[in-house]
Amino acid sequence: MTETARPLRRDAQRNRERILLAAHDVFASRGFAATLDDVAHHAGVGVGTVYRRFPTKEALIEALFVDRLEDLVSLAEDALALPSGWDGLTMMLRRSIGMHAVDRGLRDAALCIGIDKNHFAKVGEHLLPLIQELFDRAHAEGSLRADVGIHDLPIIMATVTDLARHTPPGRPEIFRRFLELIIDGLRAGPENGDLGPAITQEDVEAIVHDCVPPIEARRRG
Amino acid sequence: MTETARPLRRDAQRNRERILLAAHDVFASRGFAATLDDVAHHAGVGVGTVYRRFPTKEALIEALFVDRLEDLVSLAEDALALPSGWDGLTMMLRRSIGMHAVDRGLRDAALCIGIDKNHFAKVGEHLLPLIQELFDRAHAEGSLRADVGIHDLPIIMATVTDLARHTPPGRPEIFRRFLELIIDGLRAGPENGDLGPAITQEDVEAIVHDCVPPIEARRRG
DNA sequence: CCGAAGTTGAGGAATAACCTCCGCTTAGTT
DNA sequence: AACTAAGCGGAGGTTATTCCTCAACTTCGG
Repeated sequence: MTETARPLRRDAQRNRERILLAAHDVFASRGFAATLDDVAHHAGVGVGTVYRRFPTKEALIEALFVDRLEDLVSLAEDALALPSGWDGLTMMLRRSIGMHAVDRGLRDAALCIGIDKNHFAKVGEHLLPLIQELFDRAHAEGSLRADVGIHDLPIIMATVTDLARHTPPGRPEIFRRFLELIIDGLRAGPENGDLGPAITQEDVEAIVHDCVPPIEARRRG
Repeated sequence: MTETARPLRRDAQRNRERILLAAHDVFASRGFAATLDDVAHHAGVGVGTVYRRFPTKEALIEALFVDRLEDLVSLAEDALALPSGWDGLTMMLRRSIGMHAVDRGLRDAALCIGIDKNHFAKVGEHLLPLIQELFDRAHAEGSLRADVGIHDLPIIMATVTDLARHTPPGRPEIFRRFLELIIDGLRAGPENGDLGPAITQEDVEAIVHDCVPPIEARRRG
């Protein structure tokens, strides 16, 4: 049953790389909503070529993002290396949101971690414990308010990056400002209001599912 | 040049009311993105009837919302009646966002105030000074951090109501929780971070413009 | 009972995304 | 050089979605 993947012809290989390069750009600006037609155009290649190389959008997305999500793991590791839990957590927030604002595809992929079992489960296994640890350390320190938890993170990410999307390009100050406001809201303080019941995993799934374009195109029916 | 608006036939008048009722529901759930076909369907009326009565979506939106936006003016007045500026401002935030979460059309209309000179300019003239006063009072008190201003309001509103939109119906706790987090971030405090440069009117216009479906349908061209 | 006012909903036109197909080109082997 | 399998291009079929019109029909009200 093992597919003997025979090597691509050299021109095909070159085109494959062109496609991946173009896909990087197109997905960066349009996220998972990008179309393969669009990718083809940017790659200076026919649509058919793209479909031949990546039979579905899923395949292309996996080829593009599975590795790049590891960057988030490194980021979390860097954040855990900081002596202060608060600094670690806020650095993670600022940097990851910065990355996602620049690459909307990466954002969509990151939001799928922990939601989509098919594509990004592996990264999730690495990443989620690190993030949990970031929260735990900040909680233990007393710097992070006790009534927020890891499930708040995707909500914050989704919301701020959505603002970033609507923000004129070249004005990152705006969503950064908004993020700083939220970060100040995350800080433990005597006057903090009541946040009400915590976010559940189901909430996160419902919201993220609704915020991220579907990876697989709706089949005709 | 005065149009002698002759009275509608009785059945037409009844249909007009049905349409407005249906439009209320449809716009509440879909916002300005609702289609007149949709409204017609919900009203149990042919599409043609809707187009006869309201030649454009604009006309229908105006008929629906111009009055209802006055509710926001009342709300702001109530908020100004509170002794504490902080309580007034946060009440305004909580209540208006609550209203907008329930009626997405109202949200879209409210966001257009101060952006769209054609449709809602009059309400803006009433509302904006009241809101400015809310901010001024809270600033004077020292309860609201000095580095946020009235231009932050539409950003907060747009963002939180957008979350509300993605939130499963019947779980208002989620966006409320998020709003409370932001409110705690708005409170003046010694540890507050640096928000960076303030939001400008142009920023607001660009963002809101991008967050709200266009009132006028794109003409074919 | 008639004419003006009103209604209807199928359907034309624009837009947009997905993907296939088949005639043509090219790499690379003999 | 010739041949062939691999690869390429992109027009166009298909499915949606939205906007809005129009010609045939119905109803109101004098």
